[in-house]
Amino acid sequence: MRAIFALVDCNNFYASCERVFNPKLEGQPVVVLSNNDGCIIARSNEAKALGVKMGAPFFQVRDFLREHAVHVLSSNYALYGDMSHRVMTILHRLEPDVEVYSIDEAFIRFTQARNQSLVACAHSLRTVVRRETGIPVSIGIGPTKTLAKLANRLAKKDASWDGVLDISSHPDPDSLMASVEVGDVWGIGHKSAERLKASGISTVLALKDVDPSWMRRHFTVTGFRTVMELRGVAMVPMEEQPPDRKSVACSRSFGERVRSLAELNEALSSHVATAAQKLRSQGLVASCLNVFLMTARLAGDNVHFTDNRTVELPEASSHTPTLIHYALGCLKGMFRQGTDYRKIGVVFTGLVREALASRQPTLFDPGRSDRMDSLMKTVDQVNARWGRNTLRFGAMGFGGRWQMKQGRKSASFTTRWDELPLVRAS
DNA sequence: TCTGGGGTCCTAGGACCC
DNA sequence: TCTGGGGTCCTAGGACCC
Repeated sequence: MRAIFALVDCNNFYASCERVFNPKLEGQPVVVLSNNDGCIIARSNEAKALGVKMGAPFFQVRDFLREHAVHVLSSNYALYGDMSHRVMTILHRLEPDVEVYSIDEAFIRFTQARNQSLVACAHSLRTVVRRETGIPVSIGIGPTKTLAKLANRLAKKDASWDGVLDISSHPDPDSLMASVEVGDVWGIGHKSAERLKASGISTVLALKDVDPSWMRRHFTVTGFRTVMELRGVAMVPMEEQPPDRKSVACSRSFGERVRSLAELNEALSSHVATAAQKLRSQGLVASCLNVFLMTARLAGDNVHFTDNRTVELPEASSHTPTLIHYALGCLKGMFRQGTDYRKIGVVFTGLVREALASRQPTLFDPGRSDRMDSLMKTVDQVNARWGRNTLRFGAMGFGGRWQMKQGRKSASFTTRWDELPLVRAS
């Protein structure tokens, strides 16, 4: 049997997560804001129907949202991450070949013969996920990942499919492709869509029928792959064991403008601590560290000035105090008095598996790195049990103007004991 | 006043080498 | 005034994804 791909995609994921713990939001327009309550990053169907645009700056649509009684929430990534994990666990339980593609999407490869149709299998997956998590999903099926993505999009848009569409069993796939804009294909972004349209290619069907070598010439190998995938030739394989990350980063815009080195130090230390924890959770150590700094928009100018410094560490590490030390060194070299800053961040690169990293015992204190390891392990365990930042490093401070604005956040229902939802029987 | 954050891949161009 | 061919490595920037 030829491999068939399915894409399972959670509907309006962030809005759906909020609804699971706040059923009053059911049937209501809901939007979720980016960090710092900056712009809109998720919308319920009702909000989409009102014409609320993805990525719209919140301050521009605030009045409109109020007039239409739209529920506005700050993002709650602890909740979404945990709900995502629950959904993915179910998929892994029910299917052998699963690739978690993003926080709300997974590819499944159907290879074995089944006594049910694939569409029937997909419907039962959908039912189980809904019953056990409360999250609605749509499933698209096709001979390539790109076609599965397309099928998913169609399944979501047209309620008559009841959440599942197998594009290869459709009597007229060309008519489906003709109904979708070229920019809606996986891999064709804003810029490429514009250029394709300028060449008279405006639908998915037209893109499928483009000469692949022309595509290769004008849109590089990625464009070529997309055309082949639309023709049913699989060029993007499953990745069930995701390769190790090549970089790990943490950055945030400030809640308010920041001018003092002391505050920058605190913010940067916090971001380093977050990113270092991410390194440890994946068993990685970094050999290189980059700090970047972004100024506020200059008056009458639309560009942000950014500066960055990179330092190579003498020894690859995931030890928070060590990494904070080097990061603060980079910052000190960049800081300019009298400048309004808006964002700071850290990027770790040159990542290697901790087990493979060569450890040079320090001549005068050979047990030092072992002690650092067990300290970090303890910190991680305490924070996992009692909540983020229960144990923290002095350099991180206790929050100031640099902390982001999140005025409308729901509780961490599933990840903090003190925020568990209460159920009262009467 | 107010527009997120974290990733990956690809290409062009420069430096360098033989 | 002329000025090869081929290779590697690195970086910056662009484009894309969610």
